[in-house]
Amino acid sequence: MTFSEENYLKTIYHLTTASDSEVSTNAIAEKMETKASSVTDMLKKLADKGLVNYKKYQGVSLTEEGKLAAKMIVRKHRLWEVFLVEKLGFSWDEVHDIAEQLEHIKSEKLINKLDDFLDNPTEDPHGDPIPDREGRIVKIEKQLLSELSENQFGICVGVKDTSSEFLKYLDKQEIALGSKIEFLSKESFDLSLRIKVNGKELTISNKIASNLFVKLV
Amino acid sequence: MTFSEENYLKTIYHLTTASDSEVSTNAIAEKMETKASSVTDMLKKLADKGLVNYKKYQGVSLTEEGKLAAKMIVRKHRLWEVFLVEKLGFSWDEVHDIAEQLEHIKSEKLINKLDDFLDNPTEDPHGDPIPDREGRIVKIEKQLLSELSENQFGICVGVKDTSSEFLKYLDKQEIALGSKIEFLSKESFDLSLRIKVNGKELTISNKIASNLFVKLV
DNA sequence: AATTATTTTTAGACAAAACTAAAAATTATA
DNA sequence: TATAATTTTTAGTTTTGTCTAAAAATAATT
Ligand SMILES: [Mn+2]
Ligand SMILES: [Mn+2]
Ligand SMILES: [Mn+2]
Ligand SMILES: [Mn+2]
Repeated sequence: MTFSEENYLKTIYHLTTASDSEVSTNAIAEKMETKASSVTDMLKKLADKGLVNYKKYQGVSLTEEGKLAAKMIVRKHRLWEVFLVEKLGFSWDEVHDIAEQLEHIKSEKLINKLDDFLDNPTEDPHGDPIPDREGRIVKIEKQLLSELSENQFGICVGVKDTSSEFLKYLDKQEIALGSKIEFLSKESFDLSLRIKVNGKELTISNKIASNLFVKLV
Repeated sequence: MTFSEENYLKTIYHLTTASDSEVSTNAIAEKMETKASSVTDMLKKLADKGLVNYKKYQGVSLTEEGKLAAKMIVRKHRLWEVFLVEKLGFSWDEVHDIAEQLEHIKSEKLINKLDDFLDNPTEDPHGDPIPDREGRIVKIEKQLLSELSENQFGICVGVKDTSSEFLKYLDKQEIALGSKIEFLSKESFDLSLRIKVNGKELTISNKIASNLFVKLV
C-alpha cells in the first residue's frame, strides 16, 4: 500500500466515523487539500483493491478490510505521538506533523514492540483512543465543555481541534488533559463561558468550549 | 528531497568512502539494484541541485553539500538502529530494513532528541560510527580478523557484511560486539582460521574472518 | 417541469522515477 | 592502430499520483 492510498483510507475513516454515513468526493478533496478529480481516481483504485465501497456519484465508505487498514494507520499515528511526547519530550502541539510521517512505516513487529515499550497506552496525547493490535477501540465517555450546564464539573479528557494554535492557547491558559474545570456561567449574547481552572476564573469563547472534551465528575 | 534522491546520495556516499575515488554509474546501479539508465537520469538531477559533481562518462562524487546531506541520512539510519536494539529489544539482524524506512523521516528536532534519548551513541549495533549533528565522525581503530597474526588477541568491534544471514551465524557462534577473540592459527590450504572465543576453540572460514572487524589488544 | 447550480466523473496532460532498446563514448585487445 | 567489448548516455515508454478543463449526473430553484 502506498503512502497516498494510506492517507486516503485514513481520511475516509475519520470522515465516516465523524458523520457516521457515506462520505462525498468533495469532502475528501477538501480534507486532503486536493482536487475532486484526483479523489475519484483514487476511489476507483481503492475499490479495485476491495478497500472501499464505491459506486459512481453515490459517495464512499470503507469495507471491513479497509476499515481495519485505516485503524492500523491511526494506531501507528497515535502510538508514535505518545512516544514523541512521553519519551522524547515533545509538547503536544509539535507531534502531529512528525506522526504523519511515522504512521507510514511498515513493520507490524515494530509497532507492537513500540506499543509494549510505551506500556500499551489507550489514548494519545490529545485524548484520542488508540486501537489495539486487533483494531479494537475503547470509547471513553466524554462531551464538549460547551454542552455542560451551570455549576457542573468536568475533567478535561481531550481536544476536538488538534491544531498547534489551539493547543498552544490551552498551554497558555494552563489547561491540559486532566485539568478540572468548573462551569460557572454562560453569557447568552455570545455564548461565551465563565469557567474556573486551577483556582483561577477565566472567560473563554464558545469556539474554545466546543473544542474541549470533558468527562463529567 | 525525495526518498529516491536520498537513497542515491547515501549509496554514493558509501561507495566513495569505501573506495575513496569517483564512483561509476554501473557501481551505483548494481548497489541499488536498478538500471544504469535510471542512475544517469538521477545523477543529472542531483547535479542540477548541486549535490554531486558529475560530468558525462567521468563518474560522480559528492559535493560538500551532498556529503553532509548523505551523512545526515546515515546518522538517522544508525540512530534508529540503536533505538530499535537498545529500547525496543530487536536483535541486530532485524533492524536494517526498518531503519531503511525510518532514515527518511524529516525532522531535525526529532533526530536530535532521539540522539539525546539514546545518550548520544557514537556507534550503531553493527559497530559503524554515527555522525554527530554537525556530520563529524569519530573513526575507530579497527582491522579485519583475517589480517591478524598468530596468537594475537582482538576485540570484536564491528561487521563488514551486515546481512541477516551473517549476523545470525555470529549469534549462533556466540560472537558479538565486545567478544574477545584469540587468533590461534591459519590453514594455508583454504585460509580458514582457528580461533578461540568465550573459552571455546572454533574453526571459521576466511570469508567469515574477512567480514569481522576487531581491535587489537 | 424546466432551468440553473452544484457535484462528480471523464479526458487529456504532466512530473517523478523507473524501464527497454539503441546510440555514443570509452576502454580493452588483437 | 584498428577492432571488439564494455560502459554510459539518450530516446522513447510505463506507472503513480496529481492537475485543468470539459462533460455528465445529481440537486436545488424558479
Ligand atoms: Mn495527530
Ligand atoms: Mn493525536
Ligand atoms: Mn543498516
Ligand atoms: Mn548498521
